[in-house]
Amino acid sequence: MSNEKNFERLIDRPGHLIRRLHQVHVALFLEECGEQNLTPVQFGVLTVLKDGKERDQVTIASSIGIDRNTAADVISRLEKRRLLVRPNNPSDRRTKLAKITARGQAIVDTVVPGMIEAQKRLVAPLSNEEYETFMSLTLKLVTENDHNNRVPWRNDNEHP
Amino acid sequence: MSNEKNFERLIDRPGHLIRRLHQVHVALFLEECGEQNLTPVQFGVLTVLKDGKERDQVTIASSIGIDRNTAADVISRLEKRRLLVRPNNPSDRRTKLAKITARGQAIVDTVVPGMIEAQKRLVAPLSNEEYETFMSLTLKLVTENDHNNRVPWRNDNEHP
DNA sequence: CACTAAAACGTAGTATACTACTTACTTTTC
DNA sequence: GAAAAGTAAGTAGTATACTACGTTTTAGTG
Repeated sequence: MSNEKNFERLIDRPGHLIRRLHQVHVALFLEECGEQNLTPVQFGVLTVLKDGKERDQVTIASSIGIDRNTAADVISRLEKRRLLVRPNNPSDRRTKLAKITARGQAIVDTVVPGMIEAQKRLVAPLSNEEYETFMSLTLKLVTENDHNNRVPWRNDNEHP
Repeated sequence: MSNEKNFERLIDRPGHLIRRLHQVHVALFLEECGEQNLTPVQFGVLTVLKDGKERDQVTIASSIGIDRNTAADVISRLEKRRLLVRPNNPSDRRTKLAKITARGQAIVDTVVPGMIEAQKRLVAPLSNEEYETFMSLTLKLVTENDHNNRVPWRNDNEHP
């Protein structure tokens, strides 16, 4: 029947292809930006904070779509490297804020061109039309599957 | 210019969407198959070995596209759970083989329906036509970027 | 045949990405 | 205003996914 999808081989499985493509992107990002010793997720956190505003861990985590505990790890590493500071929040003492430093700002600016280059190389095999199609289908999958994710996207205050 | 891609926001970046989609798939797989305490990658290793043949770690790693060290970790965990055994290789004493056990065979059979369900749910938002397009574009990206990956696919003896 | 290069594995270290449990604090409800 | 419910962090533990380094064994070269 034409409706039956075939998941026999690994390359027939969307999950497998997506995992491999994710690996490719991480490899390209590190190749382009690895000199600054920044990973894609670390870059994501700094990008969220780039406007200089203070944010708590949950807000940061949901902005880039990682869970709270992962965010705590990443933020802790960035703090050690003095790319951000972690002031207390007097108006809600449960939370601990994060605020980018000048050093953090500087490293983001340095890395942006490499990040763009990594994205370009990742999708280089596609024509412009194919690229638009791919992005639109992938965005559809991500948004429609949002409820299946641990860190939903909805009500996203920001998407920097 | 129409040729310029826009990577301003996170949702405009293919790398970001792919990371999120990968998370969705892992979440769906664990939801469908988590009762057996099998992860997608563990399932991948067992699937490779399902025919009962012995394989060394490098062969297994390249079959599913993970690196050697990760494969060693995964195989070690599966050995602890007695889902595979690790005989020596008399004809090449550098290598250590892996061979699935009856227990391992059984768990693969149990998990297959859940794996299929996870794949189906992942791509459920797409029409059949969109699905074919998505798979074809993603496969193109993976294969054309193969050389950028730590574990190339080429000369793949098998793709179970 | 000795020497070198390459391959396979092991170990240690780091980063991402979760779960589960606990504590501190805030908000809601009665 | 006190108890209950909910939220934010912290800590510990596990799994994937790498790098880097060292060891053993095999394969290739002069």
